[in-house]
Amino acid sequence: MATKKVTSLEVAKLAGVSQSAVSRVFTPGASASKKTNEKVLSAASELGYRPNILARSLITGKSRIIGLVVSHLDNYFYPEALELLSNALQKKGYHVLVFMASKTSGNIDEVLDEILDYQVDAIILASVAMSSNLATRCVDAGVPVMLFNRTQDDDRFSTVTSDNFLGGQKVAKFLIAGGHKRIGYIAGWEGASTQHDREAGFIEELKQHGRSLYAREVGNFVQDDARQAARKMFTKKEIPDAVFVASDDMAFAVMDVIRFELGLKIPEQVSVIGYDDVPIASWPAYDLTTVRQPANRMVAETVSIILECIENTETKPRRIEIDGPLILRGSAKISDKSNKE
Amino acid sequence: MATKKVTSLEVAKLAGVSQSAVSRVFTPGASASKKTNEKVLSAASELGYRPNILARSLITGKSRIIGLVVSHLDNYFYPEALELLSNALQKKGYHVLVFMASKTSGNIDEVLDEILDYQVDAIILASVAMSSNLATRCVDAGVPVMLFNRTQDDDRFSTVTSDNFLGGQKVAKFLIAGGHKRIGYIAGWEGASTQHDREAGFIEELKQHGRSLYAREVGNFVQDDARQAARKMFTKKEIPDAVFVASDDMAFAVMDVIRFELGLKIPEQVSVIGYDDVPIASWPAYDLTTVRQPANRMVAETVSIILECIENTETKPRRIEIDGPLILRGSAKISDKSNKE
DNA sequence: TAATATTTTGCAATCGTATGCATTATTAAT
DNA sequence: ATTAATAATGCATACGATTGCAAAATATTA
Repeated sequence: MATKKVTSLEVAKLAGVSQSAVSRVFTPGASASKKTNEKVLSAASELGYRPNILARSLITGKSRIIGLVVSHLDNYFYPEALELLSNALQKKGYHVLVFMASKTSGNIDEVLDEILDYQVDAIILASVAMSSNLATRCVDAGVPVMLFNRTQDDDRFSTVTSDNFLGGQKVAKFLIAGGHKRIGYIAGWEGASTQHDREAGFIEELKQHGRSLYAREVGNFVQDDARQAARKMFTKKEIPDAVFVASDDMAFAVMDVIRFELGLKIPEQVSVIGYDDVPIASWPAYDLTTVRQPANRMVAETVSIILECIENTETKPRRIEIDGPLILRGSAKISDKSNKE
Repeated sequence: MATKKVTSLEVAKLAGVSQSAVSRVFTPGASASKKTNEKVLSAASELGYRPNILARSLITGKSRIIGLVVSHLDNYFYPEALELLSNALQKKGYHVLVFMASKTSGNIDEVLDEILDYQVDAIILASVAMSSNLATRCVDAGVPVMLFNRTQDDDRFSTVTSDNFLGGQKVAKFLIAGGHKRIGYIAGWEGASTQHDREAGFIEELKQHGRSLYAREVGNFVQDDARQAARKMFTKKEIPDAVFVASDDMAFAVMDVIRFELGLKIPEQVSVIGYDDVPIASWPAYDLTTVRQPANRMVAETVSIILECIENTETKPRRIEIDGPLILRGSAKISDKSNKE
């Protein structure tokens, strides 16, 4: 009934050794004889002893906690990433402390203070940016920061993204090959590097073929805004025959408007392409052609970099861009051989 | 460059007071004069001092960390719940440490040890069960445990669910009123209380009307299994004209099979009803009639109970069931007045 | 077997903060 | 102005572990 916290001292008494001996048995890499090992372990399991991570952290300066800041769990790319991330870190003996960044106020200042209070070993910002001021605070505190699925003009932290520029190019190439004449783009939030790079690659490739955007709206990576954008874009006299939407999440909303509000056929009248390849994209109701963000590889890189930074504080920040394939499905017309542009 | 950890002692020196004074300024409810307060706060902000939560926890025995065990982040009900939960706890000064329970092995034993190592103030199990043995360990350790969206035959922990039995009843009532003759059910994982209660309510209400299940398959709360179940159920000679699927997530998969593989019309030939009311259910491509699980109220209850348990260790476990409405959309035929059964 | 090298072990200090207790400064009451 | 009550402060200890250091135990070598 009463709260029992078993301490190393109690184990030591029962095992007939010193408290340090107990500690050493539970500290990988410390020296302890076979005999003590046995005595301590049996005493520990008898009492149900497990070392107190918090007390350990106080000494070692390592909490084995990674702070993760997320804002858009409603975009299905992030739960997936969170799951992978948490699993991968768990395997390495770390755990994820979650902080929600309020979507409205982009400032994560308060949240960041809270994170640092927990003495986290590192911070991962998932699709969240950080003021230069805050970055300095983290660097001063010796806490490595990683950006996941976002870059920023600050070379003090590592970033992992998909190759957004290349992804944009692939989409443009594919749409042009499909014989589309009037190509539109629905942008994400314009403060996001992912949005910026996807669009830049897209436009660049169009330009290479002597083409340019026929229409452009902004959806802010938010479904409601995307719906509005689609309504604007597709109620003009001459509507686009293809649209690249900066995220799958928005693309679903756009498809819904196109099909169910406006009664247009996809892909016969309009081709739609998304970005992310979240699971829903493969559901037959959407069957969305999209650029895959390889979440597993992105997470693997993130974990490997972050552990390296923790182990070796002198590690230089890195910027990783992972190539992802264009996944061909039914929401966009496929290149017709006779039709070469 | 070097890792600087500013301690209360340094602040004390700069402010010209004792270390205890600094501590008191940062401890709500402790006494400190106006003068010291000012001196300390200004010194603290000059040095960028913030109290070390871990050190504090060591003394107070409270870590302000809540351990959350999740397994199904791919079911979109959980990211939503996680977001709400994290936000609500954040407001109260707590944070969520995430542990993924491997979906394959139902045993969360190892995970639980890790949780306890972090000296969490409480544990929330989201749709995860716990062996009686483990429960005892938690009780012994004085850590309150809550089940979210699951109940269990163990009165040592509180549970919060929607009223699954009533929900099942509502669905049956509605389908019967809609004039359906052959009613099927696709079950979730049979070890889950939610599955069990939904089905029990459903069957009970059918019985009240002198009816029984026309067909039944098991989907295990997994989309692939649900697809298989749907294929079996709807390739018989005489197929059901209505099916209740134990979760939205499975319902989407079932709808896809019904419409795109088998070419049947929803709701003309088959009515489909789900459970959860995740955001996708309202997307026009699915437009799913479903029972809403009021995530916000469920989370609010969870947080309030858990905080109460932390404050007052004598708090008795409670079992909350929250009623959720049946949300009428287009995937199921609506009662036709002329047609009374 | 004796001398040396190596491994184990316990002691004691430490991490950064909270808090009971005794003391002093402040305020209120007479 | 004097005394009594209250508030503020500092001292010292505790929380539960890790770890450098020196002593003791064990293993190695000649």
